[in-house]
Amino acid sequence: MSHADNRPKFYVTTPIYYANARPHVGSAYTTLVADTLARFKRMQGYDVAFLTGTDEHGENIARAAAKAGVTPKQHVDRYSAVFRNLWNELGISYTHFIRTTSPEHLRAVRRLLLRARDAGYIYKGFYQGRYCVFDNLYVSDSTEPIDCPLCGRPAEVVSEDNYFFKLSAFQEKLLKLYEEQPDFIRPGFRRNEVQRFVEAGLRDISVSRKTVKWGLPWPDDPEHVVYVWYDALTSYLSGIGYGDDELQWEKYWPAQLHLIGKEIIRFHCVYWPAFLMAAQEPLPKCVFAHGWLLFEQQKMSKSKGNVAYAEPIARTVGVDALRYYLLRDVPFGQDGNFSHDALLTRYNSDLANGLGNLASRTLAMIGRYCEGKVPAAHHSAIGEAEKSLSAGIVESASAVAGQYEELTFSRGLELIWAAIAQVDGYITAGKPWSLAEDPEQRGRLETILYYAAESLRILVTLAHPALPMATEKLWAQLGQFGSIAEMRIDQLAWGGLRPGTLIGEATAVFPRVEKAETLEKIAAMEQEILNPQGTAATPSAPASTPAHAAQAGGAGPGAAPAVNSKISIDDFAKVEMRVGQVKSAERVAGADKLLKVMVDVGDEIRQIVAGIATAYQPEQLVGRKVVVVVNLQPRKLRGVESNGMIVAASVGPEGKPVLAGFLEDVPVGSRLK
RNA sequence: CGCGGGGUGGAGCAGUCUGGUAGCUCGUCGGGCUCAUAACCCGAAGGUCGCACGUUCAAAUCGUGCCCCCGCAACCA
Repeated sequence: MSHADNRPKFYVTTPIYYANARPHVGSAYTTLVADTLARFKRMQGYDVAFLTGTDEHGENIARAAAKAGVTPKQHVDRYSAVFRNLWNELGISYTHFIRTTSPEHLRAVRRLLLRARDAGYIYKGFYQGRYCVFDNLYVSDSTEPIDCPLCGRPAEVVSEDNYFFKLSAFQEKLLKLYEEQPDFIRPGFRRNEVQRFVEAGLRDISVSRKTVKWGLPWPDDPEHVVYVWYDALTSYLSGIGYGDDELQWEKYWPAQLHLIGKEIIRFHCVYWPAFLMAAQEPLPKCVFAHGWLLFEQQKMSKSKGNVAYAEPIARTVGVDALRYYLLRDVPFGQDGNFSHDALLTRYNSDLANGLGNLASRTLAMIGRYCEGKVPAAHHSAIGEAEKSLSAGIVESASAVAGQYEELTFSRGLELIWAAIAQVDGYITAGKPWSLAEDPEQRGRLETILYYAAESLRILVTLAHPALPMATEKLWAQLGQFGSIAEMRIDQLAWGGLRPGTLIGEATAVFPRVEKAETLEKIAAMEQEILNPQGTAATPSAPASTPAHAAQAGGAGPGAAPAVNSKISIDDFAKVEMRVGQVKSAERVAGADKLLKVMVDVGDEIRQIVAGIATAYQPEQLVGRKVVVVVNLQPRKLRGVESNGMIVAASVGPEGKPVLAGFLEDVPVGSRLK
């Protein structure tokens, strides 16, 4: 808070994470990227505020707490700490951590809300939606029939008085914003997406709830609770003192960058600027939405059993390995594949064989041939090779900074590694180990080693935002004092390494690992996380534990038909299945998966809507014998009535339907038993 | 015509906005070197840049049409 602090400000945020489960690499990804950027900005001389935190309200949390037999407060205290501990373990350099259950957050939300209300953008209205009374869950904001995603039971229509935000009033202003400030939404293709959405028209949104109890009380109307958007998004303000510590708030707001995942674009690019406009507060400069890390081509999710966690990686090959892999292998913005195998390949080839080995060979030679002191370059020995090396390194320095600036981390790292290869080539060509045998060549030898070490110093500095831990160690090994983080990345110049500097002890910062063995270690640790109290043995357990399958319940299409309880023959007899023959079939308008099929089941022709259009053409079904469940309650699908169900196997992860049939001919109408 | 992303040597990806030698990592083959973490360096093989037409002196890149894959949305009784 000194008056001498004229440094430019940079405020970056991650989303606040829902304090309901432990974070997997997906959440760690956003945070690691934000950290890399924060470190880079500090090395450019910025005063950086870096906010992360936890989102701690809502019915899902209340429910999870009840299930665990604790109060919601205890529950969020616990999970908020889990997040904070993980960020600490990963060396995340956040400066602010906001919890939405904190008093300062409440003050900020009140303030933002009241300013919008006073400006006339909040009104009381009538909300109708679908709500599951068993799970206390708002399932949908429309009154269209829908089943609860948790229990599968039909959700009921609820109506209640709610406070609404006049989002519709902001359509033109938002479009103007996107137009005038093209960098407000990045990457560009996301901007198009949001623009289209807004152009299609905006409806006012409900911003309070009566039924939910675990949330912030509505200002002046405690019967209501602030619904998710105002609560969560305002954390970007409350985290730096909005309505609480005005000096700090004025110092850092507006944020330069909100880093988010693509699933929450709408809230950040539409609702959030509208909320701020309504309150007449300045808007953030940029929302950058990155893609997802796909695990085996699918979005990571716990219920699918395809999650990966950060800790096992950090504890086997180090946090820097995880950071490097994510930043280098996934073009930032796009979806990327995540695999432990690829991570270890990167680790060995780029970190161990590349940077680690370059440091190792350079420092070892200085130790052996120069008594551990950085030698001086001899003017007489500086030739073309030296000039082109130093020029190349200096050039990469500014190019790399440019890439960090643009958040194109993969390209920045690619440039650093191209330079590493250049130094390796320079050393190999100069053969210092041969020169060392000839006292006449002393000058050449020392020059080459100086050039290698100085290149290394610069490259290590450039890599620091991405690899904070290892570069700090290498910094010490190069005999440098202080923290490498204090270096100015924008002031790197050739010649900063002082001859005579005593180098430190050279130990491998990225020891090569045996892939198969490390993969096993990681897998074992993953199991331990998924199944903490689990027996140490954990024999070759399949990825998804029964516990998870059970939790998924009837929710997902991927839920395996786990036969956990047996039914009696009487139960089975309740299901009446008959052989039917398809008379006609046609697509249901506006649906890609549905076919309207007329089936002769013996005594009548039934109209059945079946979700098999992805696998069968209507024409090829006509005349075919199928198995039909005939005593099912009728139901409308896409407005078309369906009287029964055609039995099909659900094959593969996508559940591709394959119709049941008979090898011998069977008469229409025969009962299956 | 619901919205969007993608299709580039065996694998995974850059490059496309701002046309002009198709680049990176891994893998394969051959050679060099021995300072270094069995690492490093050099070289080679391997690509009709999804398909077609068009614009242009020139197209992975621009335009039009089509095919295939993947998300979101909505309906797998």
